[in-house]
Amino acid sequence: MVDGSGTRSPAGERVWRAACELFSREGIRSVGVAEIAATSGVGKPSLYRNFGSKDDLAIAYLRAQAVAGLASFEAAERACPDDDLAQLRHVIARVAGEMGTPGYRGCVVANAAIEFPDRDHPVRQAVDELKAEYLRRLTALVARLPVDDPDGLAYTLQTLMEGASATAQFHSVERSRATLIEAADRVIASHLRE
Amino acid sequence: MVDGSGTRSPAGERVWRAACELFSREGIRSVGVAEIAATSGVGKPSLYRNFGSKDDLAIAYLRAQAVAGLASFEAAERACPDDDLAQLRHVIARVAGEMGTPGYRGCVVANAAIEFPDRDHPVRQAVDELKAEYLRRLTALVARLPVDDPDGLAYTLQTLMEGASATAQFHSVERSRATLIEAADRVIASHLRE
DNA sequence: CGCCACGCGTACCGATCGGTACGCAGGCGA
DNA sequence: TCGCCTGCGTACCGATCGGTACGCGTGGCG
Repeated sequence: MVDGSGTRSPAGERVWRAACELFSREGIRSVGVAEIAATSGVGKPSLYRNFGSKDDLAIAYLRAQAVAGLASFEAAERACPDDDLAQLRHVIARVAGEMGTPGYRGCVVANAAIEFPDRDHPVRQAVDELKAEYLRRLTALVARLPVDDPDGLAYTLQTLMEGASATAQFHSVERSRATLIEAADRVIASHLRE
Repeated sequence: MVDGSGTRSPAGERVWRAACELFSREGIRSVGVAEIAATSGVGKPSLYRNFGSKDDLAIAYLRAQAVAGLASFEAAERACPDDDLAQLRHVIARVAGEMGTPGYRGCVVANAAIEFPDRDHPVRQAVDELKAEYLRRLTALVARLPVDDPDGLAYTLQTLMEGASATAQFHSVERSRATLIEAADRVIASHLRE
């Protein structure tokens, strides 16, 4: 799921694949480099040769997941080029749809913010960066709608997405998904001027 | 901030205080038992004598935080006994207000769900339990309002609270707080039948 | 005064963490 | 055929993890 963009050695590629799998399933702090190496079937030094450290590997993983998320904006524009509202719904639906994947653990980027509370930690800084970028893109899309407070609406929608991602983990995935869709509709409707 | 309810030895009390402080500030997994013991000024065995394990201590901490959160329902009923809508706003305002505390790290219970991805882990099971209880209480309050879908509204409000708690960590606390209040108002308004 | 039981801290345990020194195996040019 | 360079895994490092064996100090009671 998602490439890592850089050209890598065969061993590095196996490490990347295993790391994405494990990070998605169990989070970042819960998996050790030994586990990644064992799962990928390569030695630890191959991991450290291709990625400088576990932190760097984690950051690369988060970046890859984030660009995959941002890709939904382009997909939305491709799907309905002349309907901004439909594009927004498309982006929201993508988040809602992801919640159905087995073993869903919420947004991995947001989770990383919890796993690394220290704001000076490089992983945490990457998280803040990526989240800001997503909000920026979402705001840009919302700003094309006939609303009076695009920043407020975009922030509210991101809040709903984060909240739904969270509640899906300890409540019902189905209810979280339905709630995200419906609440987003209500909020959008209450912002749209007619 | 919150008692631990059980009677404890003096050393145990110091452990409890230090653990609450550290868990709130840095999360659960990030702090070791040695750090808790050192901060509280007691030896590790005192920690294990008063609480059976780090997991048990963490669960006790989460329970204490959760009952503190549930207390806002009673406080709301005391503050405005005959106005259910005002009570609901009171509960929401409490969550919004907590976001202003320095070093705010979101809902510690929700964070624990991220820190312990394994659903069989005792800490994680406590989290699911506590979150379910909160939703139950919230739903009971919402059900007293003239709305057609109290379960849906309660779930939406919890989603907003979780989302605001999350965004406050990597975006702006002020915006998250304002968004929670305003979005909750919009959603409540759209559910109320007149 | 002497005894005992209890609460406590020092010092340690094995396991696991992220990270690395080093040596082996294989392909290529000479 | 030889030498070299590259890419890889084995085995190890110190640090830290959660948890515990054990002995010291003290206060109550005979």
